[in-house]
Amino acid sequence: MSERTEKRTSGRPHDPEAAGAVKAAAVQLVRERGYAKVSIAAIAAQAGVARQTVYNRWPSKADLMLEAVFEEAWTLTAEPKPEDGSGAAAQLEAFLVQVFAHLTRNMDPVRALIAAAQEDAAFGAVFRDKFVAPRERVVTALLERAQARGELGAERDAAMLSAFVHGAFWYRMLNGRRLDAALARAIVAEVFAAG
Amino acid sequence: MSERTEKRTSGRPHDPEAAGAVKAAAVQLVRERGYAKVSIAAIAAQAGVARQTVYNRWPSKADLMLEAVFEEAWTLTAEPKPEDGSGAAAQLEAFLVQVFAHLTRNMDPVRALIAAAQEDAAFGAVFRDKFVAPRERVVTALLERAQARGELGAERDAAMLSAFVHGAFWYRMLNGRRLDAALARAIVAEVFAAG
DNA sequence: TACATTATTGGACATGAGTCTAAAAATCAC
DNA sequence: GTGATTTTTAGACTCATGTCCAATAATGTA
Repeated sequence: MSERTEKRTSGRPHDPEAAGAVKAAAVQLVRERGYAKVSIAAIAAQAGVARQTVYNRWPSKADLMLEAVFEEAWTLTAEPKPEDGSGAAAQLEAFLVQVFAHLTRNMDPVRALIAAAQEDAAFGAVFRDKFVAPRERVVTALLERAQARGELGAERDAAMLSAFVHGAFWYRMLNGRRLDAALARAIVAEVFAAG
Repeated sequence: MSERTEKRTSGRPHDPEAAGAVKAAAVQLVRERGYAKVSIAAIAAQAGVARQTVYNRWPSKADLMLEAVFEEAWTLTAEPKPEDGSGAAAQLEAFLVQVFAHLTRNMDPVRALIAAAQEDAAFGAVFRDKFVAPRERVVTALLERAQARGELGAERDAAMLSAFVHGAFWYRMLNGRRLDAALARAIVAEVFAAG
């Protein structure tokens, strides 16, 4: 949206191309070799930049990868519109299918970032803020709309059900199972089983 | 159960105290400092053993910790008995309360091992075999008994619901939230909401 | 132009996981 | 006892993350 709002008093400015080059190198290398086999040194070399320059901008490999691989690509364009005519179950299934497709394409870095969030509390907070919470809110909001329209019992706990939904595919993914359309269907079926 | 069944032809035998000393040292140090701050070198030193001796028995720090922290302590004594007179909902809640208590006491190493399972496929397979699958089966079996007794709709997908249950607390745990009795109650309430 | 400020660079540094090797030690078979 | 076998030990080694530092480069201001 807005340009930098920080006051630049003086001093050498950031190399305007460095951040983009580093992110591009990170994306390319992670696709080629997988998260674990990409070192910061290799990314810096590929980007034509000193290793320290990477650390100037990102506190850790995980922070860099989160921004490089996800913030650009996975905008929440898949977010279901409240009034698109279809039922909540169909909306949820469509949303999950899109999420699964994206997760499947980026399975290796996603799993690595969830791992990093366990091992590094500072990154964990960033990860939840930028990645987990927004996606959880989409599903919670969808379920609350479903309750408002009577498609889901008003006595159900939408937040808990949202945790069921996310938990179900996290659990599957973190245990090395596939995320496919059949899983999306099964999740939706159980969430709405009670009507 | 049985003693070593391997044929010992000749050669120096394993130090009979080494494995126990290493596991004890691992448990003690992980409780004192947390998983991330315990090095294999420190464990070996504490156990009075060479570092290589640790690697002779366990392929990685994660494998050692899994065995040291969990295999002894967390036997499935909490497994609900099929015929204890109480309903399936109460059984599930009681089981979850026990599981949560144990996870809470070992939150740091559990999260670290789940992380390690993402980063190391070989350990991931071991972790699922020894840790994840047995606990998943307990809940699935409980839900299937509930269906057989008519306490849960026969059309429900017990395996999917079991993934909901485990996924819900994995998701909570991996996002740094507490696992408490209220969560156990909420999970059970939603699983059985449809009757 | 000179100065203060900040970024970049290249390298050293600390630490930890995991591998490898060579020598010493403990066992069995002969 | 001698030899084959296997474990233990100590230490070197590779590679990674992340920190630290000093020299240099690029900017705004006086």
